[in-house]
Amino acid sequence: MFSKACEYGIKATIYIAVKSMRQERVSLKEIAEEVDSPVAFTAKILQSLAKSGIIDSHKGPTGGFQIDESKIDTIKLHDIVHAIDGDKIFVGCGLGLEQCDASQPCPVHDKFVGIRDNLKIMLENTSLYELATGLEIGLTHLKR
Amino acid sequence: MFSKACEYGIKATIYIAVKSMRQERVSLKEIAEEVDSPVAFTAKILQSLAKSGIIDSHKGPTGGFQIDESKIDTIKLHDIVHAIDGDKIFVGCGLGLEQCDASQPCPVHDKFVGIRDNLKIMLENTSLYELATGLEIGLTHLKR
DNA sequence: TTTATTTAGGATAAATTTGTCCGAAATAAG
DNA sequence: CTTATTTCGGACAAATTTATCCTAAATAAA
Repeated sequence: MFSKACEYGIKATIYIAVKSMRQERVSLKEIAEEVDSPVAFTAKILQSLAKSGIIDSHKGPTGGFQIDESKIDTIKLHDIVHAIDGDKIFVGCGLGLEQCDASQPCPVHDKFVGIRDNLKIMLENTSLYELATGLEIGLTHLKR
Repeated sequence: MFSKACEYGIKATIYIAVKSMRQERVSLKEIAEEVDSPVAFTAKILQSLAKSGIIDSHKGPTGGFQIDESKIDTIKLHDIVHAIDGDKIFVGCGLGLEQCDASQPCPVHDKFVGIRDNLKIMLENTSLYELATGLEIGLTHLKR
């Protein structure tokens, strides 16, 4: 469903959010460890999340990644996925047709649109805040 | 959502079904043309659909592909997707964790499972028959 | 100012998916 | 039996995704 890049990106963002709620910055190294993702690849993903303004990055000693606390409950899963994978999972025909819409649908159009709308709604309604608190209170986990 | 292989496989199967309802066999060449898919790649996919028993293949002149008419409304979208992509889209954690279930969930577990169940139900309830008739009566299309 | 630390970013490599090519096997028809 | 047609299946190639490596740039602290 999600690309590996997205999986890592989501996990990393949630971890950064938890730390940010404690006013702490985290390094790439720590993130990759805690999230069980390849360091260098994670670096690329964090880079694009930083460019999208979802996370803040800072170089040098005491540097690392952090999320503006005020943003944590504004940021939705949708924003993270969109920053990493673009809109390709939200757009386009289920069977790859160039022209496919309600007036000229492919055989699975309606059913496919239904599922995808569900997904989109879910992503738009899931806040980073709820994901981060779930992790912090030990309800969910990011490894294994 | 679906792999390219799945997209081509679904389109091809629907096309074969329409022809089969008219007691006609179709060649790989015709299928690839009508479905707008790469011939050789489509051949591979039809091969695996044939091995799974979803379509019937026959070599030689007058050969080609056909679907047992009695099966057309038994075959579900789920069977086609499963024959081509296996169960990878139905199984596994949304964030790639090895151990992730209701008792030890990842942060997106519940939401992800919800969406995936929807998808699974849709695939299990969509028959090849309805997809093929939709195409035959001109309600849907397979190209462009 | 020097040094150590950390992210940025380009080049490259490995793995997977997508796609092509071609000879072999089956088979229908002359 | 021979020939033409069609799928089968293996090898190979291209494209994309995943992942690594290394140097540069920023920056905090000694």
